[in-house]
Order: sequence, then structure tokens, then C-alpha cells
Amino acid sequence: MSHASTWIRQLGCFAPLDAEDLKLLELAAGNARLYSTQDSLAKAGDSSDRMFVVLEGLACEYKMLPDGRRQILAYLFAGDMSDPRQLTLPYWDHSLSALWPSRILTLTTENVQRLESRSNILRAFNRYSLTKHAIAREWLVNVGNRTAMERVSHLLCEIHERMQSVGLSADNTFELPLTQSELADTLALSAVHVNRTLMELRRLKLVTFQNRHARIHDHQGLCGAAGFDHSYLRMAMLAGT
Amino acid sequence: MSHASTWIRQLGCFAPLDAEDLKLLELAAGNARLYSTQDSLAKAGDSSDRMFVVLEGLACEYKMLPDGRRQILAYLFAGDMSDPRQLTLPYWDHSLSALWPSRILTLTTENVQRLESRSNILRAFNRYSLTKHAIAREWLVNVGNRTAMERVSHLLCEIHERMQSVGLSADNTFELPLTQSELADTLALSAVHVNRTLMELRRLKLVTFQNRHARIHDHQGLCGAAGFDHSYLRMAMLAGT
DNA sequence: CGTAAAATTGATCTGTCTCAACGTGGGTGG
DNA sequence: CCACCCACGTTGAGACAGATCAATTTTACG
Repeated sequence: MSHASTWIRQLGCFAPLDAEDLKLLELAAGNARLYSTQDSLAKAGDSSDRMFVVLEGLACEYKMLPDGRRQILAYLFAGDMSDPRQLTLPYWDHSLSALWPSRILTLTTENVQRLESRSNILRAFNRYSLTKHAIAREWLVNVGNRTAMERVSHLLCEIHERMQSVGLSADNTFELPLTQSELADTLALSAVHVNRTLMELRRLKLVTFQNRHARIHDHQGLCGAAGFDHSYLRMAMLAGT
Repeated sequence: MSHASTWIRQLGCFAPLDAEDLKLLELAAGNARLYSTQDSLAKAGDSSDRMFVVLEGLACEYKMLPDGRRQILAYLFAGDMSDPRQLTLPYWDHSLSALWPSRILTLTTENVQRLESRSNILRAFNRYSLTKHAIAREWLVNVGNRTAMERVSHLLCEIHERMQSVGLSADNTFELPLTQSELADTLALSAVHVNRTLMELRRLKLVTFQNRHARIHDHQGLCGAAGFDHSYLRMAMLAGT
């Protein structure tokens, strides 16, 4: 199993890939680099001349306000990547950084063009990217309309489902090396309130956290608390609904 | 001046269009239909077999929660369109409806493919769509990290800039037929608080509203109140920064 | 072990929500 | 052409979810 397997498995969820596609993807995944927690990949304003693929670990996209407030816009788990179309723009409007020690692949415009010359890969990229945007829409709904309890539950349901689809969740347990402060900047809550909400989830026997791992004890209960409907995550997948 | 002029002018901001491109776009804009306030264009779950172009008027993308809460995800002003790539998906994950009497064009997959066979048009579509997503990211920041005053100001700065870029703003005045309740569902505030914030903006002599028109009296002051930085709107435009 | 980051807990504060009333202007039918 | 009407805007009072401030404990890691 190569270092790129999660990425390739994820792409395979969005379009069928043949042997030649797989070969090209494996090849492209050659020179991944290791990053540490908090290492910056790109800053808002930087030239947008490369895209990133998280092969292992965890990174995020975020925006900072001048006074230090931070909004996390997206998580990039193993198998996730930045938007390939961003390469057509002159600079980044948001920033990217690692949230945990990660193996991250950097692709140039030429690398990406070579991959996208394969119609299956192009199709997978596009459908993957559409899913990322569907997730962003749902985050806006989350932050805009849901209570703290619903927000945290909804995010956990989403992450669990994403992890499952790439085989990174077993026994309703998955690695989630996020601090409560990072969750706070994702969900637009204070870190203190995230803490209280997580403890409430524990008290309700819905989810527990140990050792940077989340364990869902009552999946149905959690989805209920979140008002979670997974259709936005599956829309672009081969299996359909 | 055709009915499609605002749309075409907007696309022309994202990629150079030649005579043949213009001809095809004009042709495609033939059978627009009139919609009234609140008319539905598509509901979440509907088959995603057409895209929409708002030639005149105002529409929006939104998501509803089962209990009736609504989050508006994007405004479609004259010249704006739904994401063409959505056509590759089986169904909508969000809904679209008119917010004001509008002239709206419906394009089928075939129509869009014909347009996208022109590389300039394809490029314009892509860059337009990237800008839409940059706006969505900024909305998440807005709802997640800014106060009511900042949120309202920021949204007004953004709309003003968008209107200006397609020539729908003159003398710092533009048509904005939104109710306070619609603003509330956009900004994740209550309608009552939107009202108080708008009155505060009026008291500060930054913006006034009359007759469904917004007039910005102190552009610099408004941008300051919002912490507004327009780079996310211009990133994909031909002029650059 | 020591140390710093992260989690936990308690007390208090506040921006915004909710509820409830009243004003108002533009569209419609009589 | 006027009167009604209804959606929208405005205003006030009180409530509350979540923020903030300030310790203290626990955990991770060199």
C-alpha cells in the first residue's frame, strides 16, 4: 500500500479509475514532504502556483482577521487536497497550514495538467471539488443557524462520514488530533464553550475523546442531536444518494 | 443593449471574449423567463439538470433546516448565475428562488456544453465560479467572526463592489430589494437586530436605504466599520489585484 | 521530572434573541 | 379614488446562549 493510497481511494469514490490513471497518480505522489504541527503551507496573498495533497495527517484552510480572529474554512484529512482550480488564480485568498505532523504532496500546474489530461482524473477532481464546496455551504448553515450542541454534533457526524468513506474509521472510532481551540475557530464558538459542549456529549454518552481519537457511542443519537443529513456528502459519489 | 448585457459584461471581467463568444452568449440568452418574488427555481433534492442565469432582478441560493430556519448561501444579482459544474451532479443540495421580479435564463447541459466549447467562455465560467466560492468563504468568516455591525457593513461593501463591477452602481447608490428578514437569514442575525444595526448605520451617516435602494454616504467609513478588503472579489478578474 | 500547552471549572458579563406591540406605506378591490 | 389591508419596518422590555475572565488541573513531551 503506497503513501498515496488514501488519496487515490478517495478519488476512486468520485470517478472510476483505470490502471493508467492509478499509475499516474502513484507517480505524481512521489515527492511528498513532511510538515510539523502549525507549519504553514501557504499564506493569503502568496502566489497560487501549487496545490497540496494531504497524504497523511491533518491540515486546514483558514482566514485571519487583522485583530487575530481566525476562521477555519475547511479541514484537509488524509486523502484531501486543495482546490486544483485555485492554480488558475494569481494568489491565495486564504491560508493553509498543517494542524498535525503530516505528509503532504505539492503539485505544480504542470503536474496537475498532466493528471487532468486523463478524463477520469479530471472528473474525479471536479466532483471532489464540488463536494468540498457542498461541505463549505453546510458549514455556513452550521455556524449561521445551529446551536453549540448541534454545531459540534454536526461537525463530528460529517468528519466521521468522511473518514468512513476513505476507510479511516473503524468501530465508530477515528483519529481526530484537533484541540478544542481549533474546534472553536471552526465552529465560531469560544474554546470554553466547546469544552462544555464536548463534556455534555460525553455525559449524554454520544461521543468520547481519548488520545486524539473520537469514538461515537451512539451514532443515531449523535445524528439526531445534529439534525444531520448526509446527502450533501454523497451527492457527487459514484454510489449516488 | 440586449437583455443579457449584464451577464456578458460580467463574464468579460473574467476572461477576454471575442465576437464569436459574444454571439454564442447572446444566442443562448434567448429564452429567458420572468419570475415573481418568491418563485422557486429549484428545491434541494430536485434533479440538477439545468443551470440558471439571472439577467435582471435578484435571486438567492439557500438551505432550510427542518424546523424552518433558513440560511441564505448566496445572492444572484443581475449577471450572476448558478454554478455550471452543478450540472454534473444528480441533484441540488440547496435551493434557489427569486427574491424579486426577475428575468431568468435556464440553460440545459447541452446549452452549457456548447458555450463551454469556447475556451474563453469556459475560462470565464471557471473564474467566475472561483470568485463565487471566494465570496462563500468570506461569508463564513463574516457569520463566524464578525459582530452584527461588522457583518452588515461587510455585506454592503461586498454588494456595492459587485454592483460596481457590472455597472449597476452609480453615485454610490444601487438597487437592493432585500427585506430586513432576508438580510437576517443571510447574516445569521434576527430581523430585529438587523433593523437596529441598519439604523445605527444611518445614524453614523454611513449608509441609508430608500425605495429599495442603498446609498453609501461614506464609503471609507463603511469599509472601515466592516474591516473590508476587496482582494477576494478581484482575485480572478482580468485587471488583477 | 519539568514545563508548557491543553483541558477543565466557576463566576460574571453581554450581544443578540425573543416576544409583543405599534407604525407605515404601497398595492388592491370596492 | 379612496379605504382597507398586509407585509414590512420600528421600538421597548426582558431573557438567555454563549463570551469573557480567571484560576486550577491534567496531559503530552523533551
